[in-house]
Amino acid sequence: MSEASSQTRRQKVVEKEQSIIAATRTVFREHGSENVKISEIAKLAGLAEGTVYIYFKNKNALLLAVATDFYEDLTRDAAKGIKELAGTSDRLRFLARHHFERVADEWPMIALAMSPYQASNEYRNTEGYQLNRKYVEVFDQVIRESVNRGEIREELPLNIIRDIFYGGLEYAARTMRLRSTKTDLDKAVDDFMLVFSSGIFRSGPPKGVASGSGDMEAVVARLEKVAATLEK
Amino acid sequence: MSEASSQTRRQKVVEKEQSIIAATRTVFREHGSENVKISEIAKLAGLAEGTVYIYFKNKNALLLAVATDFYEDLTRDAAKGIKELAGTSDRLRFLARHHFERVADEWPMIALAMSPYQASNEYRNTEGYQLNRKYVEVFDQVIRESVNRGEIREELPLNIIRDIFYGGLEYAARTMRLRSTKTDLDKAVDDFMLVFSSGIFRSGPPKGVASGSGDMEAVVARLEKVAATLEK
Amino acid sequence: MSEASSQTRRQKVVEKEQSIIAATRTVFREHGSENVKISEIAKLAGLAEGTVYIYFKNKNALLLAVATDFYEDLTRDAAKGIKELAGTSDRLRFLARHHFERVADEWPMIALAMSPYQASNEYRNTEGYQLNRKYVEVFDQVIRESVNRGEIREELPLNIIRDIFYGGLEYAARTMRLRSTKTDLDKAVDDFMLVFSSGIFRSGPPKGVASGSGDMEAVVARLEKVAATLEK
Amino acid sequence: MSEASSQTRRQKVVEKEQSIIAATRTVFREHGSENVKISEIAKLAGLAEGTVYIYFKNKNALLLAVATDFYEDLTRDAAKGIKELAGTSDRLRFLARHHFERVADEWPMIALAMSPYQASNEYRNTEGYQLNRKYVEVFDQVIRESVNRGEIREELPLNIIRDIFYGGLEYAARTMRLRSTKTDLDKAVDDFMLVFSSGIFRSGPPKGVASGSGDMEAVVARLEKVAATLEK
DNA sequence: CATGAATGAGGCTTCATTCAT
DNA sequence: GATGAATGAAGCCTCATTCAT
Repeated sequence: MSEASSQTRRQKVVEKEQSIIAATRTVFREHGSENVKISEIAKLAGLAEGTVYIYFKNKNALLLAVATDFYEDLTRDAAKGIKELAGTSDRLRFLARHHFERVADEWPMIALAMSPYQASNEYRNTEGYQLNRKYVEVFDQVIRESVNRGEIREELPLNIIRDIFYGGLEYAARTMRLRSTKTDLDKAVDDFMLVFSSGIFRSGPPKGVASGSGDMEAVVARLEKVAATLEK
Repeated sequence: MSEASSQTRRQKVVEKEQSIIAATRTVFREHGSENVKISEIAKLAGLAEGTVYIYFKNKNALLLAVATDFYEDLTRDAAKGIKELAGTSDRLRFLARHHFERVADEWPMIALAMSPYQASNEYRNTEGYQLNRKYVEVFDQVIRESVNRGEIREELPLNIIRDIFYGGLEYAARTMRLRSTKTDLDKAVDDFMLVFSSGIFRSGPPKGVASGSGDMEAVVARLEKVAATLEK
Repeated sequence: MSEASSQTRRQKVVEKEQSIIAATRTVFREHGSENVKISEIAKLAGLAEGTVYIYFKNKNALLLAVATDFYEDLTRDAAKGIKELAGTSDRLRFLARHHFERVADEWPMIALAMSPYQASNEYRNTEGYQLNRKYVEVFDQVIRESVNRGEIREELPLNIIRDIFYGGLEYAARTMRLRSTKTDLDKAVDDFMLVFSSGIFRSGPPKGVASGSGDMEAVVARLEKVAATLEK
Repeated sequence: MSEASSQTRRQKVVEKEQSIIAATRTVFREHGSENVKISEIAKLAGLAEGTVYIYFKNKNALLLAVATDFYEDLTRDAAKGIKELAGTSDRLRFLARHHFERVADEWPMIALAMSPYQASNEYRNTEGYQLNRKYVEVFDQVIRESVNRGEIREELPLNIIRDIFYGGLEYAARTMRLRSTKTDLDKAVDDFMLVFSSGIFRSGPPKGVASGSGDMEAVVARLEKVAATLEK
């Protein structure tokens, strides 16, 4: 077998794997995670059931491949986007939009594909966990850098920041999915970032010391008030 | 048949339903959402399999009942807790802790129990959706009130606030579950509230140049807009 | 549940297990070991396929139960027969006839039922091996006793004696099975015992000193031959 | 096409057939008779799966070819060995050793390869049966000759003698296979021949009551001596 | 001839649901 | 009402066999 033909063969295998993975994603999207049967996937990929097993050892392996594939894309694009941006705000906004978009369609699939791994007590050793780790690492780096620059309050645990970011995004994506009226994606991301960045309160949580004067925050608050008055 | 005996009968039925629901929850917790079999539930409830079908039309109906039951509890307790507290901060903190606690154990169950309903395009008409609406309504009220009091920035859509709150909490709960070391629940809630209340940035998101504070640019932009408006 | 009804239930279970085991044996006999499918067994037992799995965990468990059942019968009857007989000759003849009869029909089944166990390198730890051990132990005891009484040459390893006994019987049974003409069972056992007891040679293997002994009949036969020769 | 090239072609075909047969044997030995897949055989033979079907009509045909090949070897070697030996004892010992050796490794394969044929009611017409006939014919000849020479008691049916010989050997081989401690092959054959030749009893089967007057054995010994003398 | 990807029949097994007792 | 044995549809997976290249 010539090297060229081997190349071609390898390519064909990869292509077919990809087509099965693609079919699996489609089944998830269109049939709901309950009805992800090999028979359905095969039908959509235009193959016999047995053929799926040539390319994937069993159903779990296929689902894991789907998740891996998805995550790798996600992680690559996230990392690339970050590199091209400098400021923390822009970076986070990019990550939010990126995640929002991708996740809107495919998260349920990922959730199911990885559910057997989450069940395990040893989840942290599973491939599913590792994939997720690598993905969020991009976010974590952005945050760490920003903390080092003194932009982010260092008393906030990274875990919490991350959970709010991704948990919030997932829910927001779900909410958007449920609304028949197509909300503007950019608007949604703007709003999300607004809350994520500055919290919900006008200026620090109420019901506490009314935070100092002389500090920047107070100035901003005052200006904002003026602005608000003027706007009326 | 006397009314009293009918009462008693009704009570007995409710009791049995409750015992089946309780058994179902236990199975979820102990066997993981993959392995929730009627046989297992019946065994735990001390009943024959067939008996389950006397009280619930089918498995889906049972799961929905479990979810309903869970949500009603959740909603009642949330509403009650709110009533006993006055300040927004305290109320949100209470809701956060309450959700965190409950969700940590039982969310996987709820997710599965409602998954057939989420699949539907008509999700918003489903009972699952309605249950969720009622629950988050408690949160929504707290926020609306606070907005009215001028504590919360009114430009923030309630949806986003809510998604970040619950999405963030769910992820935080999941993170905690995955860690073998039992993190302190109160500490976690504190941290969560810190971010949720005041955002991640020291004072407004930075913008490229680590401009000390506030979202200076945003403020400027807004002021310019106001100026423009005034010019007209 | 009353004790009596529990008794009855237990009985019913045992009965059904037995009927499935019986059906399995029949399938073996009539369809050949290639076609022992659960579907076939269920059909013969008048049950749905799923029902088989109520009584046996899986196909292997069923086959093992069949083998166990068979062996236990075999062993019990063998032991019982031995107890009622005194002389070694009679005992061995009984064991031979007993084995011959039983094995003629069912050995192929047993062989298959236990084949997964024989494959293992750890065969000696398997249940299949243990069943066989217990069975041949009856034979072994007869031989040991006889050796102690000085009837059997003690230089012969028990292993070899046993292998020749059971191996020979199995082959003889197979031979008989293959012949359409129904050979007389007693005659076959007689012949078998003759060879087993006294070996094939008239008196010790030829090509050496015509050692030791030999059996009476053979000697008489030879003497007659000699007489005949002399008469010429 | 020249005759020579046709010859060559034929040779090539035979070679390839042989390589497939050899691969099949190896698979049997190494994977156990349960897991003999065409894919495995092809891999071992360095061929594609489809190629196997060029040389053999189907799996059964291949297995039969394997059995045939094996039997032909076995028979040829047996016949050759016999020709080079004169005495019955030596000949039988040779056959025993020969069979023992070969069978130890490969019998499971043969058993499986021929099992579809044994199932048949028409087994005696099958190729499997014929192969076996030819093989044991070598043994049968040795016995018949010996009977004619008066060494073997003519009242013993050849069938029984043969069944005990081969059945005993097969079991003995199996026993040896199961023991982790590698028993000495020659010792095993010696022991086997001892029992096979002279039976298990010291001198004729005992008969419950030690019948005779004086000592039966002594009488026999005396008569035998007379017989021996007369024979000379 | 050789290939090996594709096929699909058919086996095993699970489990929600039913129904005679 | 309660039972739980029985059902059978349906899913996963294997592997002998075929066929276009």
